Amino acid sequence: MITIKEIARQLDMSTTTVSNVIHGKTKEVSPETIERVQRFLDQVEYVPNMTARNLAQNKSKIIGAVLKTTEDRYSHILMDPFVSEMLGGIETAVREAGYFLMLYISDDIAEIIERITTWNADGLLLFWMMDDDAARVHKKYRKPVVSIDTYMSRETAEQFDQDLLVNIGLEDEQGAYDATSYLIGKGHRKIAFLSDKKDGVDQMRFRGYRRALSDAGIEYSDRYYFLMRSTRDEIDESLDRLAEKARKVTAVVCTSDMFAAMFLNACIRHGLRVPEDISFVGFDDITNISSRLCRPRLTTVHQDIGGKGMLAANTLIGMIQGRNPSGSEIIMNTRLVERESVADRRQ
Amino acid sequence: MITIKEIARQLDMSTTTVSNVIHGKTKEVSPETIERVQRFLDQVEYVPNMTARNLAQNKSKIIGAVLKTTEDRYSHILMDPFVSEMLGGIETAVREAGYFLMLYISDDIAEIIERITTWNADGLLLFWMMDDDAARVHKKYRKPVVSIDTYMSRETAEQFDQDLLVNIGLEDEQGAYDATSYLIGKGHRKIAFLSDKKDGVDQMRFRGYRRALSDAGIEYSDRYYFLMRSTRDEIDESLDRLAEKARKVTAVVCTSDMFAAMFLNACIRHGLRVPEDISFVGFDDITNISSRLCRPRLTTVHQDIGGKGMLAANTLIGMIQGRNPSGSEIIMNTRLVERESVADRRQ
DNA sequence: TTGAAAGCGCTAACAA
DNA sequence: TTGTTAGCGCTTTCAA
Repeated sequence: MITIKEIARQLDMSTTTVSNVIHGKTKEVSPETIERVQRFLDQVEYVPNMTARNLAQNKSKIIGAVLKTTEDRYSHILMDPFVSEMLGGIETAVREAGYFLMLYISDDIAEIIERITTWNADGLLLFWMMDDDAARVHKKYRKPVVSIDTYMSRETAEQFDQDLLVNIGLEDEQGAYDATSYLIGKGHRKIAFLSDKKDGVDQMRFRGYRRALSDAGIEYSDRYYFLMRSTRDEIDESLDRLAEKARKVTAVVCTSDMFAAMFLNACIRHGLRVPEDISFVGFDDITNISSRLCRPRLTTVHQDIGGKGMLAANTLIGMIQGRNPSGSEIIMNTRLVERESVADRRQ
Repeated sequence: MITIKEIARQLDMSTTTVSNVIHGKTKEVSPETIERVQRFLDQVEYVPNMTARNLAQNKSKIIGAVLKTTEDRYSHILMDPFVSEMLGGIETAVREAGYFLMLYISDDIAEIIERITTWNADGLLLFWMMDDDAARVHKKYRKPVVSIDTYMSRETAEQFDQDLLVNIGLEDEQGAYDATSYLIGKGHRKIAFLSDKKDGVDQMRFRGYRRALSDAGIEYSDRYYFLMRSTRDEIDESLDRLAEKARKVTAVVCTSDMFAAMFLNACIRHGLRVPEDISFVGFDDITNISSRLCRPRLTTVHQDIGGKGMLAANTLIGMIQGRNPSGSEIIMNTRLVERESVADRRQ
């Protein structure tokens, strides 16, 4: 790989001049010189050495995607279709902006922080992070951060320097409210709620579900909380166990399309008909699942996952480049899309 | 972030000494000094600056995962569940070995090469790459490369320096042969082959399918090649169109679980019963799809995707660290797993 | 056993 | 308009 120094030597000029035309700082360079350098650059197909450039400029061009996992995840987090779609959007945006994506995945926040700092990442994308982890990151890392689907406490959020943190979220509560109300409108009264966690996003969706129930004067019972176990060893058994409980209910709102489609299958295997005996509403609208892998097609709460990823990345890059974020939070919409997994129970 | 220089100053010693104990080159350092430095290092939670270290050592600790896409892909390549699972395995292995994963995704091989060289990646993982692209990479990049599921021509492969290239593959031909033979054994005679491409892996699988047919004395007709269009705009329409042709056939072997499950649904929507009217065999055995999202559960050709990814990464890292690869090719096994999507047609 | 100093490739302040 | 040079943080050779 040819260096600037070598180019300068061959062209018999200084490295400064070469460097200047590389960076388009050509106000003070004569046209002929520009031309000469440019031609040579093209000819030798010069590619800058990122490492050297970064060291000199104390930056890295790296955007870190931080995924803190739990030890007992049912499979690698990259296999979660929601994560895949989000990362797809992020990767596209990051690449198009001339940055590079580095994944920081671990169940150990200290390890993640070490990897972030050792690379001097220019900015961070934090996925649904818990308060204490966010605080630990912030303690060591004072650069732009965009959190995604994160419900941070006011106290933690306030620790962050103003306009160094923005959160991109979803109207989770409202989305679940709409889904549940939709079911109620179709005549359902015994409606279960399925999730595999009880915090963050799931908690907010649960709230929306509860509110819809309560607004319709329907009493909630803990028996309607279908908490599934999603680790590799337990998922199938858990789905089967819940499928038995499903007979007590006419509908279930699920916190993901993936779980909805899996649970739907488990129910059918247990002799229930969908949607005649039991209706399903999913969440996220992962098209491949909700409309191509699930049968019947899944009625679900749509969100623009890829768009959210791109927005998060672009917002972060804007902050890195010194543009002030337009606010500390962006909440994206949901929209219920009706397909075939809900029965009308009104006579 | 504290630097070695600053540490040396505070401890009143040279940077060399500090650097030496950081790297465990302690043969020539007194125990007291080691102790003193170590304690200080822990206390200030020193994290090395990768950029500086890499510049000094002319390396990067970066493993590049190269995914050359085609412009008209139906969605971001990270959303392909096969890719997700593979990258999951790779990410784990790379991280555990103390390396960092960087994704080089683009439909433009020149752009990919530029990104690789600008970062001075220590090694490359090439996914199902075409001959000419592989050749172009090799022309600019002379470091360890592990290709995955790549059928490189002898000429191209020979251009690579010995023990700088190893391929990790699958017995694609045999896997498809087994799947097809299994169907034949169950009394099927009119068997279609479904894929969305005709090169590389798909080509080999097609060969296995053909060979099984021919070994059983069954004549092949081009009408049995179900070539689907998988771009976002065309996939559903294509699936529907093929579902009509499906009536002419009693079984179909598919080159992925994803397509199998989608096509299976399309067929059912078109009034066919599975497996009574039409049987399916998938490929890859993505558990979430084959056994949790697909109904009936999918009989499929199993391969250990995550294991393949880890093997590829570990092989590459071995090469980077100077260990000679044990061979230029590793072919992994397949195994047919019987589930519920194939009917027995023998009386 | 420890330290001085050059050098990795590039940028940028400053001088000419 | 162009060039000199210091310096980014770290490694490593060589000398002390």
